[in-house]
Amino acid sequence: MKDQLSRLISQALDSLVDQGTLPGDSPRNIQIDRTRDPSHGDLASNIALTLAKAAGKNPRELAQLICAALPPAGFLARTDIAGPGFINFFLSEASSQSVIREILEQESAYGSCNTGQGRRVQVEYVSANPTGPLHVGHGRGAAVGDCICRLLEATGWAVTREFYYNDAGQQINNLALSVQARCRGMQPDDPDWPADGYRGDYIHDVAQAYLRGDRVDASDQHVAGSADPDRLDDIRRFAVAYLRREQDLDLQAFEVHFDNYFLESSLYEDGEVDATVQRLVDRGHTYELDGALWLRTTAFGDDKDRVMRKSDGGYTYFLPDVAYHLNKWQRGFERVINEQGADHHSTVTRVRAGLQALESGIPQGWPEYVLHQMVTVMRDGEEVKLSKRAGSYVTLRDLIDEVGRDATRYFLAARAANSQLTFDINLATSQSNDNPVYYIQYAHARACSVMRKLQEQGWEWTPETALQQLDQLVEEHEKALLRQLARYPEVVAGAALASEPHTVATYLRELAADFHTWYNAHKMLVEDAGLRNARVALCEAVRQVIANGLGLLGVSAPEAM
RNA sequence: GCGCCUGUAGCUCAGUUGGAUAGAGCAGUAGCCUUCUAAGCUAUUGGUCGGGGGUUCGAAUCCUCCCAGGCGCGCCA
Repeated sequence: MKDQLSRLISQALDSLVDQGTLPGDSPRNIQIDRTRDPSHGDLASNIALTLAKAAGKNPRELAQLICAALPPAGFLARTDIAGPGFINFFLSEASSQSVIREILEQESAYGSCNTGQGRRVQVEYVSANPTGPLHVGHGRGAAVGDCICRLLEATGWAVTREFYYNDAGQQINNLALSVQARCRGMQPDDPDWPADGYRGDYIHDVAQAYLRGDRVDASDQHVAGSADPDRLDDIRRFAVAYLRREQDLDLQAFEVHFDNYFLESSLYEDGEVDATVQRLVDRGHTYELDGALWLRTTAFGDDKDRVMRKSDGGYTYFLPDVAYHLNKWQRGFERVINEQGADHHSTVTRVRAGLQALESGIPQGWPEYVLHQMVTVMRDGEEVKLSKRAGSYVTLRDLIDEVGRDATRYFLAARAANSQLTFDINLATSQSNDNPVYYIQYAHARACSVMRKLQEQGWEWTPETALQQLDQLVEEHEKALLRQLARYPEVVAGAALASEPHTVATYLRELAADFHTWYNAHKMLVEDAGLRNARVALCEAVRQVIANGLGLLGVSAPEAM
């Protein structure tokens, strides 16, 4: 619709140029917005305001000329000039109503598009190290990352979901030592407890399972405990697999799935870390200082140079990060999006600088980053910090158990990633009008209920017939719904483009509100068959769009509540 | 001290990438169920958009300087 209108305006401008009213070289950025106020029509353009100066006319006068030059179009009922010089476009009723046909025909595909054209994008998210259960922050990353993937798929991208974790570093060593200490019956408060050991109760569970010789099947590995407390390497392997499986269960409960788990250790085993170092040295961007090998990242926008190889010969974490992203590039992903906690934002410049230093043709802004801010969990007006399981933070599983999957996902994805989030457990668990998740789901359930009632009454209803009777939809509430429904594809496209899933949540709230208002104001299952058919069609269209939108958020759309 | 992010109603947050009179939910107040699900609806109270300058037809949005909060600033990850 916007495209069609844009072409019309463009033609009008062409004829004004021919008449000499407009200079031919004037910039032409035709912007068309949905209006906020129905009295301003359906669509509006500020084109007369932006071109007024070039035309040497006042904006309202220019707007008049543009309107006069517009070719006739069936989908427009009329145009209007308002305010300082906006042109307001009123769609014909038939045009507004045609969105219902689109929705009923396209069903779950309504709102999707093919801007990605099957190009490959990789999204890396969660990427928690296997040293404990997933906490709320990981949950936010999981929710946001997963929604971004769904949005990309809906806009025609071929998405690979990847989880990266460190299975070999010092943290993992501390984990192994902690489990070993538990195997030997030690407690975190004992004097001999490992200095940087993990203190949570779950370490005890890992130790017990290891001593029993349990077999662990995680998504990407299978390990059996050897039950011998002296074999630290066995303990390490077992603990990693055990906690990976725990995280798998957390993610399963959250309905978040990955295509690929990438192990940091594989970068060493396959020689990719060494190869990366060598390449950076060959490119001449490194130097030795104080026995360490440095990369001159300041040449690529960093505020200080970074150590790659420490004076003790070991690599810093920075290097595998670069090697990993080179690996992603070599796998042929045109786009890579990393969803991370904002506490890691300092790696953004560093990784990009490292990739530029490779001189491998990687674009400057590659990869993209979506950073989410901290989550604070509140209950009864107080901050919740302790978890029974982990002892130090609120786990994702705690939250899902208490709040439920749908509400947890909704609350973690419904806010802009870039702002700090307060997760109110009382609000998320309230089964009342306070809770936006239920509010949206309830709209869907109500719509389903109408369809059930329709059948119970024995009334015939087919889309083919109903679509011929849409001119019955004349109420203001119905027009508002039609406007809202027509907006959905733009919401999806915008959310995907900006990697901002929360805008979908905001939209659904508004759509549900319009639906509830209509539901209360007008009865759908009326005696008049034509009116009834048309209203049921609208009801079904709303139901479909809510289902589609909730699908993008990974929230279920219940048929009854 | 430096860098990134944030600051919008009492609270939690939107604000369509510079547009028209800044919105929603909760909380508060007053109403609506013999009628398709009241997990709903209607009405109403509440704002110097942190503050000062600037850019222009037009600023919550862009620039600059302050103020406040969060997160980073290691030869840790």
